[in-house]
Amino acid sequence: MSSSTRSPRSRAPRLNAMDFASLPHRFGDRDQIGALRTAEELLEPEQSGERAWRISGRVLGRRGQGGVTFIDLEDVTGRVQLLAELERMGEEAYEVVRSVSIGDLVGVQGTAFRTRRGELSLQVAEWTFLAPCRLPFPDRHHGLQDVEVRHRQRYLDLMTDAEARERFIARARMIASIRRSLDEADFVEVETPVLQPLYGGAAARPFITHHNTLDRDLYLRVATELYLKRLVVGGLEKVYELGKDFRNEGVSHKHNPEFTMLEFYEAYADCEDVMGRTEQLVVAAAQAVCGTTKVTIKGQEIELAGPWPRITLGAAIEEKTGINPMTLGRDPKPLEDYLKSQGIDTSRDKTWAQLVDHLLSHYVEPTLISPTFIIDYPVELSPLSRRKPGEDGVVERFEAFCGGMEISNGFSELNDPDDQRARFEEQAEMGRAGDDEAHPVDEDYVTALEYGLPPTGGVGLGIDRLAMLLTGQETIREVVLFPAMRT
RNA sequence: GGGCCGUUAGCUCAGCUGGUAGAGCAGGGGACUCUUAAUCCCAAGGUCGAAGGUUCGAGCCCUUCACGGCCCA
Repeated sequence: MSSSTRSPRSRAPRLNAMDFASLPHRFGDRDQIGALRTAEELLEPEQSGERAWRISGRVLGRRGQGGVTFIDLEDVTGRVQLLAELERMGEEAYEVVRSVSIGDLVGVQGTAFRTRRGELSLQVAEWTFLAPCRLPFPDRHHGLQDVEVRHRQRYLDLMTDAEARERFIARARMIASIRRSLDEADFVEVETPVLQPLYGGAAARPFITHHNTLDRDLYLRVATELYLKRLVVGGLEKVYELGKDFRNEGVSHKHNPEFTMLEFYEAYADCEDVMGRTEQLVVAAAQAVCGTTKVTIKGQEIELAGPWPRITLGAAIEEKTGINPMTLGRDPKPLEDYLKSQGIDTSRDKTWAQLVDHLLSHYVEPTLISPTFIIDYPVELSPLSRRKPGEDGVVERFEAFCGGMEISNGFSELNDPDDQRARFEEQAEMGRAGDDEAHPVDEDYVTALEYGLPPTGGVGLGIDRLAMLLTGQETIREVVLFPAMRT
């Protein structure tokens, strides 16, 4: 990385001599700049407001004109110009204000005033220096262009780019909306272990860590699924968890090794029910963040309001490749031949299921820009899903795709302990065949099923990816505050 | 993991065919009583990502490495 802030050149002597202990510890009774702007909007040029305002924030601009100095002050709600006048303040106070540096944090009291040129301003009556900015500030006009610095020193990005701030505030509103939707539907929010003796609930490689006192390795969870369903067995009936999962895999525009996932489980419901609830959650979140259900992704305006079209996995792959893997038995040969004929490396696809997954992610996923449910997955790809009656080898499962990404995955939960044990064994076999994302056997989970899991529907929803959709971003790093970087 | 591109002042960027480093902004000093990227004057600011190599001479050419970006897997 560039040695951006490593060798600060000294700034004004006043800053080097500054005694932090003498600076105020608080600046109370603050007004928000946004509120000031709204309340004083109707002021005419050269007219003063009635009330005193008390605002604070960061200095982002300064224009001097002899006996008048203009300063741009910004807080999280907005920006306003400060007007300091030698004639009104006296020389001593005026010089203090005039010596402020870009980046400094200050508190100001005064009345609103609209300048001759029509700019709403705060006429400075009292000035409190709160904290210095000791390092040179990023370029005011171009902003911070270096993507690496924006991510490693996100505070600089947030300081200089109001859009970046708004994006993360939008993400927070989205998450609040999701919680509100589930809470209003009588779901219980729970917290399950991040450190797990055995990982499960998703096809993924885990991070491994070590507990010193217990002297044993533990896994960081790849999903919350198996714990949440244990809670449904316990009678909590409708549960959800919103938190970080960890997958020891590559980093890309849609993958961060730690990411935020929502999972919810609803007893006495099935795949159909949770598909509907997924649509509703997304629509409510879009309304909360954007005020509309139309968003623009990759230059296309898309409609998020349901019902989302549904297409079976076999038909979706057939539409793009001419091959329907679900009608060819479980023969990997035609799938492998097709991929190879297209010049695609299949050396890491050890099993029929991996080949199907490869076809889906390569030919289907990138084309699904508007929200779409892919349904009717093969049982080999779905070790925790309930079988679909009347269709051999197929389960009641969906994945929702949008913006060319998987955003959600849900199903009718498998509650037959014997079948579950057999699926785990089959996964173990696939693991031995070279699938390093295969599930490990979780006997304790099977035991929970032996006590009786009601018919249940459940869903995982990728929060970062939904945030990408609702904020119009094409990389996950722009919706994660501190994305994974090489150190 | 592979391919391509990038890394020069605190920030944003120039830098020709190889001849020893430039601007704007920020920061420092000064002028200026309604500015909006204010303007004007002065001074200061560099291990050119790192290490090797070629050369009389390397920011520039070659090799390796680090970090980042984009694409592919």
